[in-house]
Amino acid sequence: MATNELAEGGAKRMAFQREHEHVSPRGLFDQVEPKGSRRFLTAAVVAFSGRGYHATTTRDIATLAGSSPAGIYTYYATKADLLYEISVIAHQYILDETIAAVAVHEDPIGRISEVVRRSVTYHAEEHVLARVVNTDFRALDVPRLAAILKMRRQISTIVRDEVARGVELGVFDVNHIEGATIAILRLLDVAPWYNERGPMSPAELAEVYVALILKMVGASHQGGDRDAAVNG
Amino acid sequence: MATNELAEGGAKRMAFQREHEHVSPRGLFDQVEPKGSRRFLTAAVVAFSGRGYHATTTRDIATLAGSSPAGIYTYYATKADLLYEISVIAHQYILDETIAAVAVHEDPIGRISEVVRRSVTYHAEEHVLARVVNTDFRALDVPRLAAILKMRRQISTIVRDEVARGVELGVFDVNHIEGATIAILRLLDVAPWYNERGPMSPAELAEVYVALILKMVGASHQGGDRDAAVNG
DNA sequence: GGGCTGCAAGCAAGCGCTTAGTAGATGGGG
DNA sequence: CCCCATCTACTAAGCGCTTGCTTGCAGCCC
Repeated sequence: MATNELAEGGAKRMAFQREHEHVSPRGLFDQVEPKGSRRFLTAAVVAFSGRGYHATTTRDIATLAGSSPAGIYTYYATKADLLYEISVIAHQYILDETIAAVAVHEDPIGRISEVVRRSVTYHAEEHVLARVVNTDFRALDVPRLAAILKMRRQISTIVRDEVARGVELGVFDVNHIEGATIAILRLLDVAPWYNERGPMSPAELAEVYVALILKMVGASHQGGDRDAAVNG
Repeated sequence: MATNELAEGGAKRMAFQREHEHVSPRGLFDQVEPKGSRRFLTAAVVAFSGRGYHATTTRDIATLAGSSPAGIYTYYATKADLLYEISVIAHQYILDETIAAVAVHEDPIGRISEVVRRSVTYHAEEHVLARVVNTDFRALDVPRLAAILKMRRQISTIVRDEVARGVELGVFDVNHIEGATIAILRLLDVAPWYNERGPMSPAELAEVYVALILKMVGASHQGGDRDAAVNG
């Protein structure tokens, strides 16, 4: 069986490739060059997401990518390199999204709403990827972990600053800024439980979470329709 | 070095034992019999909590417990057995706590407050243990995973019923019961980030979270002891 | 002195990764 | 237009090591 599979390697590989080509609905890996490495990167995302970094073998990844166990090492020196490249791409993306979100509006309610909307939509749409980068980053070695933690701290800082700003402007009612910030950040990651076959689309879920978090920070949902408070 | 360590096994073991004797501040493993197995159970909690189930070797656990690699197998047939016993004990405890919490009060605000208070306090005090059972339970095989998931579903159901009850009685203001339930459940697990050397005690954190979640479900903070001016 | 408890030693399997080598595309010289 | 050197992408084979777990035996407490 193994011999047959490998004999028709070309067709097999394409079939595998097609399978996890759409791992990232937003195409976060589309720019990765060379194309060969993209194959292993998306295969690694699928494997890590399903069983976790440590439980995933390099052979699992190679099989998903439709190559022999050694194929990985044409593009990546270690299994950890795969995890690191995945982590950097995903964290850079959500950091950019968060930075962009706070630039859309001037008022605190609009800003925090936009941060929540974008982040929840991302975590739901990209839940396969997000499960990897929000769980397995602890497996990285110290210098690489530091680089990822730095990006995570930047996101935390943006959210904390927005909460503080809303409080200063008298728009939010929060007793404990740090507590509220951590609560918000924790809520944004819906990836661990989100199911794309469930009742809520990412966009619907995002609106539910915008409402919940606005109430949590004591910002009243102004007006009958949700866009009234957001459009500036 | 390794030789010396093993030569003075007795004293070393007691030192190790003392180290992770207080892994569980609430003494969740105090009733485990025989005592020998308790040693390995608490050692496994420390090891799993620090590096995760798959990254922890049986030798790590044995070393922490102050025994040879084979020592574990006097009490446990497999590494997974350790994880399973840990998971059952912890889940049974927090399930009992949650059942007890909703029995304290009659009014929805009092009930949900008590659930949040007990759960957050538990997750903060027992953050080493909670980190294991809320992350690594996915590593269990299907039948054991099913047993754990059943207990987790029971907790979810209690919280969902409390949210629904509060809405029915007109005390809570929630647009989406399922969304609010998942949000609450996610907030309760503070273990991944809680640091006992941080500024907040478990009890203080619990009160912050009670306030946040009450606002999230649209229940006003009744009583004037904290901050009567929640509704600005 | 019999039953636990625990250890030293080690096994089979599986791990991440390396090596030597090749099929197939590429492209410049004759 | 063909030949062949070159290069890239890939594989078969397997190395050295670690893993979870087993075995056979020894101390020790009742």
